[in-house]
Amino acid sequence: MARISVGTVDRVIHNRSGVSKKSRKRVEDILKKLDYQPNIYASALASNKKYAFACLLPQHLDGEYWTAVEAGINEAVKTYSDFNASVSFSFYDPYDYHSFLEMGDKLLNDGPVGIILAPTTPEYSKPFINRLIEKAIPYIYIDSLLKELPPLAFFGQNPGQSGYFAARIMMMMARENKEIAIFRMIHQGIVGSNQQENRELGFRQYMKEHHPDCKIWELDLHSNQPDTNNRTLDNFFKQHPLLSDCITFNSKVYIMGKYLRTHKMDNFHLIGYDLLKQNVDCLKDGSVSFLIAQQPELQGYNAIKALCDHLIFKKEINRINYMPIDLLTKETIDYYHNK
Amino acid sequence: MARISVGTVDRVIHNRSGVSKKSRKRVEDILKKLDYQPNIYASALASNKKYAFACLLPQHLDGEYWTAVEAGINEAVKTYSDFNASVSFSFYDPYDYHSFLEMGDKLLNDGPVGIILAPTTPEYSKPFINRLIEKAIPYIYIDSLLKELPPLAFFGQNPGQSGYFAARIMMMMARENKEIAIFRMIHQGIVGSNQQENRELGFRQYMKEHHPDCKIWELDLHSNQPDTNNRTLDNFFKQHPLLSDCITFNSKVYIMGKYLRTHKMDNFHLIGYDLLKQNVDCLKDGSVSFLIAQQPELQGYNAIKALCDHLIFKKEINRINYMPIDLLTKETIDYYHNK
DNA sequence: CGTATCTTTGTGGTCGCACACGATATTATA
DNA sequence: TATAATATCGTGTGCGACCACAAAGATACG
Repeated sequence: MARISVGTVDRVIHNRSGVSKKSRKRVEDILKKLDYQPNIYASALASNKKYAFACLLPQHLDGEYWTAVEAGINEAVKTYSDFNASVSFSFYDPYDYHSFLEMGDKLLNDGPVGIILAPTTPEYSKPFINRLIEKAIPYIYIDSLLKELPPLAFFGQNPGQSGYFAARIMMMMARENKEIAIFRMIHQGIVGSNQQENRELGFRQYMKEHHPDCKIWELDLHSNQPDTNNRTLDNFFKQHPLLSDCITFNSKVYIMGKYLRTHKMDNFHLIGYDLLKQNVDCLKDGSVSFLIAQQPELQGYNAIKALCDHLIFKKEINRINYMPIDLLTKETIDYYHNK
Repeated sequence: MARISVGTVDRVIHNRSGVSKKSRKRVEDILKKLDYQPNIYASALASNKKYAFACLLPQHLDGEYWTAVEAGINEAVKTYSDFNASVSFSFYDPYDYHSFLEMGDKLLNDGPVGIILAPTTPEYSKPFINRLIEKAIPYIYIDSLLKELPPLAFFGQNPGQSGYFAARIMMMMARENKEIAIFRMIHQGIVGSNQQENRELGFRQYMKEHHPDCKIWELDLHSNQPDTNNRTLDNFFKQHPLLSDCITFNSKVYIMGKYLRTHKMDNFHLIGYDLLKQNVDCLKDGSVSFLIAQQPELQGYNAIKALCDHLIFKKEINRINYMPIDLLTKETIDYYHNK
């Protein structure tokens, strides 16, 4: 239509040099008139590039929260495998800040073209992120967002808002009760996750606004000391016989659920986070009333998708993507999709 | 590897005739050993077939429930446009059973290769479905499922379960109250949707199991008579001054919400279905406490996806796909995705 | 005007696959 | 054994894009 060869059209489409102004204009006009959309599949076929991504997550046992994120990432890589997308995983110790840097450094040796990471604290993330910026490697945050080091995209829940919401649901159940409790999970004195703390902040915000006179007890449990925990809990409940509503902001509510079950504390209301298999079991047997979910599989999936959209399909992508705050119960859990 | 040309390999892959048993076996073995996965994009590129789908939905005004389904379908067609997928819509009058058949007939003239429909009653759907079976055109149900006329796939919520769940949430709010109310929306004496009735059945099931002594009032409103409705409501609330918890199983809870707002009935709890803009407004201003959603966009999207998976990519697809039962509140609505 | 240099354009091979058509091998029949 | 019929196989072209390289046109300079 523009009376020139496909080569020239190609140069215009890819904004390459070596085209006269006249020809360029002519081609651009026609492109616009036709609303030309390149066939991304043919394009990927022809360009035949490799896209090796890297992913840096906290170490975890099978079945814990991060397993779901991994699954979503693998799923996405599979769907994009025809575009030559691949991913390699590295894991850092969330309770040892140096580990993050070390694994980050190592991962760069493979020359990845895009990175997905669950960042640790801003101070310790910064040197690594700076190297990525230097090398112009796009990176995506999962789970928690460092606003001061803006990524290509972020996928995760708004922790404050989810805590705020959790408080409302809790108080619907608590009715006239004037005391509730928060259980924390710590490891060698370190919380190890920003999310937990921010959820609690949102929770307390709601309580201050709507139930300022409700007493909020707190109890710290230790992630790897079941026996101590049991004794701690025995003591705690002896001291608070009227308590019947508790929440925990980490993903291990099943520890509490099992305790309630073995002690036959049936009229207890428990709210927790994330759909670990053991949590879901508690939900189904009634020891946990509500679980709040955040679609970790989708977070992982969307992270890969965002990298592909950016690098392969040259699409605009949203920077901040808060995941839905999903409330699950015994009645709805069977219909919930993970992706 | 099998010492034969690509032509023969091609014949094996597509299960076409004209290959000796020996060669076929050899190729199949190698294919399996390599875990060969065809590049579906290259495949679609080369085959260059057209896929025209048709979609048959109830008539509706802009902004009503079905608009969202349409949006999801259009979105999906766009993502599959490089595979030459397209769709055309037809609409039937849900209060006139003959309309369904008539529009169904008309739509077949274009020779669609796949159909998406929101079925009406089994009796009236059957003749149309039979024609589809005759012509071997795959069809997908959206919203409601006719088990006796099994489709290629179904996408929709389990209405009974969602009603059952709604009852639990309602009674969490109702606390010690001993009476609640159900509002129905009818049109010329016809309910026009199976979903509404089945949700109510599930709701009553829960009430029977958990609150057998709770009184359930009922009130029928008419979809196109606002003045009559207002008078009906005035009367109703005069007769039931203690009532403070209501539910409606159709998507027009905003009618109730607006009534409550204009009458300053603040301590009222209202539960409704679907995220129409007006419903969401009520949720945000507090006149509606909870909305139950079912991701209509995703239903539409997945319907197209299922047809493409089946016809283009020859993938196995799930027949029965219940959508999640999502509970939304003022606190979580802003984080909810529609697709 | 001839040559060198730079700008602009065209050509042809490629990606992984589908498919039509023609070629060769094998078997059946006279 | 020659020929026909059938079974099996190979080749070439095209899908829509990418891109390296070569060719042609334009401009500058001596």
